[in-house]
Amino acid sequence: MKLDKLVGERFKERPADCVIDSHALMVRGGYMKYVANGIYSQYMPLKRIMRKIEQIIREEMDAVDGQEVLFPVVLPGSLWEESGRYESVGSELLRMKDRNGSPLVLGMTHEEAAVQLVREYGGSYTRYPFMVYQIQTKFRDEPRARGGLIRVREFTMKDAYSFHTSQEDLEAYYKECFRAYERVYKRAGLKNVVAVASDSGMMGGNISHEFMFVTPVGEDSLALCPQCGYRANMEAAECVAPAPASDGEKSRALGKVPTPGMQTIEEVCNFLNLPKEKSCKAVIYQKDDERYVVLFIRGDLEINETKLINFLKATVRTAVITEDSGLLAGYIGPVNLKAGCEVLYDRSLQGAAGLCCGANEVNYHFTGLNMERDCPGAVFNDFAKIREGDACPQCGEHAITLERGIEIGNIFQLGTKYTKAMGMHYLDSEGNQQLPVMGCYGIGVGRLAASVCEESHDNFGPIWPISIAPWQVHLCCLRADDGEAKAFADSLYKDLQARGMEVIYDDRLLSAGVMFSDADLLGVPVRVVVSPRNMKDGCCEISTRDKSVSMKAPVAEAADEVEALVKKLSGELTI
RNA sequence: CGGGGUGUAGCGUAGUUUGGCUAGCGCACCUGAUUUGGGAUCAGGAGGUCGCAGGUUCAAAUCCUGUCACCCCGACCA
Repeated sequence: MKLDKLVGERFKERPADCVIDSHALMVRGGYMKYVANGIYSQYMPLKRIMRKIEQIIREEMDAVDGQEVLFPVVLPGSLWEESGRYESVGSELLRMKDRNGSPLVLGMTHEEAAVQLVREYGGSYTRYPFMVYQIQTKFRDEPRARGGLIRVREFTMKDAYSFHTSQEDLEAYYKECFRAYERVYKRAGLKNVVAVASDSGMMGGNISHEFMFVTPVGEDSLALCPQCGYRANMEAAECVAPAPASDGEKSRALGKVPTPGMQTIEEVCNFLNLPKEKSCKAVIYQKDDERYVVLFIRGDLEINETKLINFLKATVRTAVITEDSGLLAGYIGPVNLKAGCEVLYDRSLQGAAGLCCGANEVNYHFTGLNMERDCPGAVFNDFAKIREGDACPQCGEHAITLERGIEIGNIFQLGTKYTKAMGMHYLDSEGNQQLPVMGCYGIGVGRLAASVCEESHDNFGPIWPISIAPWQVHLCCLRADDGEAKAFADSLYKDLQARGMEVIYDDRLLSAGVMFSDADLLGVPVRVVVSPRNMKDGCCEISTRDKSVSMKAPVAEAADEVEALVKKLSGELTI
């Protein structure tokens, strides 16, 4: 490829709307162009990067016996009605109608399509297990796109669906996919990846993992234990909040104290001279049908709303407390709570005593609350948000650290949710009808590309790993009006290509600064500079984008040296 | 959907408070000359319904009303 024919412009100034580096560099470098909120076109360099990532994924999916298929982008609404998701999924599923008024949806995930594809084929146990996957455009009408390719509405995704005759078989295959994912990230040159236990969200199912690229610009919070290796999305992280109560606290009587005008935990605890850990806080939510849910939790902890929603199996929002609700905002406590609403207790209160809490009476709180004694029959569940420094839920010893991460892949054990809903069965060896169990496995291709850029760049541009770089070699000919230099550069270009290397060739008659800046923005790992100055010494310069290699090679050996360097860099990313 | 902010040429911006604009500047683009190892210099040139629609006014980028889009924080997110 000749650079002077490459469509797309590179420019010096950082676009004002770009907040994260990878976004800014990929716009500045002529990789992509904004079309609409969360929708981008890709220029050739990005398209090539995408294609290489896709190929790595394809090879690794094939290696675990995946079969590449292709599902439609536009699916009939009726298929989504079969699984129940036509109604259950929110407005991120883009719904539309065709000319006959029939409902259609734009595919945002393809469990339904996968079941539909293999429903008949999978009628006999002899055909299991199998996995189908596709690499294709998805559309999700995200409420808020951000960060360039990090969070978009239209994106390329690899999604895979496996079918099994037993949970054990699924679990064994799940582990294989886990390892395949690790290989994909390693080959793509992304280093800082961790797999975390995750919340399964709308996909349903039980066990799932998210592969997270750890970066300060990530949008998810991760809870990591530096000692035992516990890793979880904060949404799913169990919170261990021991609340040991001394005998003295347990024997203290429940007493009502006046707390005029004090409605917050801070005010009440300050007034009573108690630490926030010695308070019982009420947090009020409302379900879609307006019914109230009162959740009691230790005063120093926050609610993890994902846990709450999973527990209730219903969405909730922060409540608007009306006068006729029977709830007295600021004075709500577990004792003498009259309102007929659902009451939940966080595990942090289990066995606690000597607490203060609202007295369900304006301007009064209780002290000496003993959960066991005063709230008989309370059931405790985990609703609290894990905090930096909390004890690890797994080893119980070491302090949890919180990091930010970008989800670049996930794997789910789906179970029979879709096969059951959509009536997919097989006959086992004894002729009994059974439900296949499913797994699904996704990787966002563009997000992975952006993550690599985010991890590997400098002030001048991306530093692409050779496995996914748009080209392997960037050949610059300075002073292309010099006959000798131009002739050698031309011949080297042909020679490198003939040896099977991917070369971008810049022979524009421009100042060196412009050429080097463009080369930096394209981030090609191996750079060759041919110039009259070097030609005088009979050599050319060979260097790497990350500056780890910088050498001069005699013109006669240039092609050999470049080839060796390309092989060496490629070898470092081969498994 | 809530809070905050911004819309001026492909990109980055000045001007908006206090109406006087025929809208200025840098990069990029075109022509010519001189240059050529880290985003050159000089000269000339093209490119704008100042987000959109109403309104006020002799006069609107500027004031008013409405609307749309985008960005940030939050909510949401296989």
